[in-house]
Amino acid sequence: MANQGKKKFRTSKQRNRMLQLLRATDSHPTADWLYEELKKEFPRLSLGTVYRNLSLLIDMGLVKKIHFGSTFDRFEANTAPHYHLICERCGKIIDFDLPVYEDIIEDAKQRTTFTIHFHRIEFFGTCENCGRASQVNI
Amino acid sequence: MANQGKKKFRTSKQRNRMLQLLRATDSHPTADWLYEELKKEFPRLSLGTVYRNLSLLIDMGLVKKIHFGSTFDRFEANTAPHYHLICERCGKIIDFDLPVYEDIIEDAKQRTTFTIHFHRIEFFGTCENCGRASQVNI
DNA sequence: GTCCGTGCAAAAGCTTTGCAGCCTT
DNA sequence: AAGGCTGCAAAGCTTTTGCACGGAC
Repeated sequence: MANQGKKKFRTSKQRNRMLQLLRATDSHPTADWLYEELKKEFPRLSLGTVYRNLSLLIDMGLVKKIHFGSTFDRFEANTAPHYHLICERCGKIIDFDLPVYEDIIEDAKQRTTFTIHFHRIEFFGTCENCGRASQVNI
Repeated sequence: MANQGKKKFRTSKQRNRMLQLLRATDSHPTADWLYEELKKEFPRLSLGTVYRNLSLLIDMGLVKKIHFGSTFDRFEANTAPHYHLICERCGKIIDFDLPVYEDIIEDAKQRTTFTIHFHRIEFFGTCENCGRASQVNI
């Protein structure tokens, strides 16, 4: 999605400030938060511009979207702790029966003031099918 | 969100089949997939019912939603690999500067046919603030 | 009989997109 | 001058909710 590096970028005040803002905060902002902040400086700013610029910044590799992977919720009846393998191409999600790394949790608990209840690990990559397909380079 | 265990549940054919379906598949279905599947059996089924039942099943602890945490996307300019601490109460996300567990990745790579590009670990719990607040039991 | 679950439809919430004009190169 | 970027508004998509009726207990 978005443009795969084929387009030329121009600079814009809005996008520059947006990147500055993102770099100055560690609160993992939402698009709306950025919108409200930037509107102080650009009163006519529109949300569309925020989203478009976020998309561009991600294309440029300067920003990451955190909860990507799927635009809609997914559900599972496997309530036992387990990890996930997610294919970046076809979106397939596979249960990954790895041993639960207890020592990681212990390690983590000692390094934060958070009360940790559980953790989640997701591995992103390409599945066998999509891996073969990539040889052809669609 | 939803009812916190205060309500009594009745059974329903729709919900029973939904749980069966979820247990019989490992494809981590979306609400819409469930809707399409169940409509074969319940032609008048509505999407609203699917969502409501998913919510109930989650309350009952029989089903998990995978991509929860935030209903909207979040962005960050910290492109270096790092993990996240997420507060289940206030939704706050904090960068967690843990060492990257290289051995986990190696271990994982050997146990799958996936080509793994990167991984993500999220720790869920309650932050210091919310932890204190919980004493009061809102 | 009570009141939970359902279908239907409308609404809500976040994100994307079409268009005409402005700004960067 | 060319074409990316912007504001505005409308549309899109997933999820939630109000309402009246039917079903479980």
